[in-house]
Amino acid sequence: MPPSSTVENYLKAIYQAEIAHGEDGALVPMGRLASALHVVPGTATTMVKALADSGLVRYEPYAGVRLTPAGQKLAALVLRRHRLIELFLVKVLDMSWAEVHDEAERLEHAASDRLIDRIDAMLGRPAVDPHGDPIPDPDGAIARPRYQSLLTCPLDTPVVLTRVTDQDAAFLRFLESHALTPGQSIRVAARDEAADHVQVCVASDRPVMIGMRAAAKLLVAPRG
Amino acid sequence: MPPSSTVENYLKAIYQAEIAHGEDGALVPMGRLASALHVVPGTATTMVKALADSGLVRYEPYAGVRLTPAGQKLAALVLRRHRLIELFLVKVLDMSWAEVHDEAERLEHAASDRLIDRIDAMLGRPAVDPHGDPIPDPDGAIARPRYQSLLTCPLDTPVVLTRVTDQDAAFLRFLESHALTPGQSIRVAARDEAADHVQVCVASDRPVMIGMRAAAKLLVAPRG
DNA sequence: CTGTTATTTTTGAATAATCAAAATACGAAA
DNA sequence: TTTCGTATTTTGATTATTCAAAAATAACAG
Repeated sequence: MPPSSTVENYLKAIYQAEIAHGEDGALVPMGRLASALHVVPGTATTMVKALADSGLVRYEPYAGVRLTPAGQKLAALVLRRHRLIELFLVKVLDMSWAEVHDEAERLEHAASDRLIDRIDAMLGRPAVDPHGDPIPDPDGAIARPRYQSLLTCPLDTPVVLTRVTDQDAAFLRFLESHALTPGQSIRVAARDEAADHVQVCVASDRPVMIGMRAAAKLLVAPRG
Repeated sequence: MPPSSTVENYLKAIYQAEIAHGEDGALVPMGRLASALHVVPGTATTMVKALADSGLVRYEPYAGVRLTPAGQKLAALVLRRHRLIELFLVKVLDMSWAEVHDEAERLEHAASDRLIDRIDAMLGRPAVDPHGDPIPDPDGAIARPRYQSLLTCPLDTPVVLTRVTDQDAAFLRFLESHALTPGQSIRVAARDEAADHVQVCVASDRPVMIGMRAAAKLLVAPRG
């Protein structure tokens, strides 16, 4: 039987937590997993033990979970479905950047491989979704370029906004209203540690002020 | 909380059983409902009692179920999602007539009203899906034209194949291979009760023989 | 080392949906 | 009627997922 939506969501959350919190091969603590999934910690423990029995994760009591290769592949395929669906909704159905995440969150569990392939073909086998997140290939392989963020990139140097690692609709709407969308050419004019903000110049408009927490979510690549 | 996929499927099955088996206002017997949903009869009984408690159906022990107005509306909206998705998959994603049913069967529970409206708009607010089934409007109102079938229409008179009331993939592929798709102009050349078949002429090809059970599923309208 | 705190696990229970099989009711034939 | 066969309902269990709260453990400060 195919994995349930719940299983897919656990795998996806573990996958994303593994990546988000650097340290390659680090265990994801139960507390973090539980809050990512909006369940109480005991629920996550129970579920993770079941996933371990299915060979999808390795579970170390009191330490955390890590995906097995099988779990990684499944998780990547969920992400593939999610990201292709998001891009499809934006490109073909003209939905907004900000609203497609929740929609994809549900559709990713219902779309067949055939449908996903049709979408992939229609979009021209794209490499990234509307947020700049890389789309895994049908085998679950995923590119993992490490970009700099607005917090670490050089000052006063033109860079390309490449990826936004937060799906919150309000945040995305804010970015959009300042033309801070992937592909945009920008420049960090100043950083003020004390004031906890970063000054970003978009095109020739007056600079936008962004808090450092938010700035860390905007990833950039050197200007091509 | 929104109705679960299971609830939506029960309502849809009851709705379709009510229509399929004529007799306006007739009760759907538990056995029929159970087999339509591939569950054992006891399961249907249990579930239907729960639906009755939610006010979605009227349940009469040992007699059957009937949708309440609330249940009818919900069922029609599920059908609306299903049919718009089917048409979308065929028209926009170029999927085949035969394969979209199963896909829509899953997507219908995951698509939001916003998405459905986008699809509806992109398709130009269509009235029928690829099988000729009418698409309910956003309030759940549905047109219910009563067509004749290949079993009842006049002989040797050109008619338009308008609706196919069976979603079986193999059956649909058969029809397609003989150009028996909605919109096609056809003519019943002969019926043979004893041989249990109907002779259908499509365009100028040689006639196609169809069993009466199958013929009853092909609905036609007078040639416009 | 020895508490104290924060995290994690366990336990007990609930809900939704299902099945198998026993019990019951209905309607039709005798 | 009485009885029989079929349809329906009941009963008792099971699986997946969840929560609340109690118990256990790890980690860290003193």
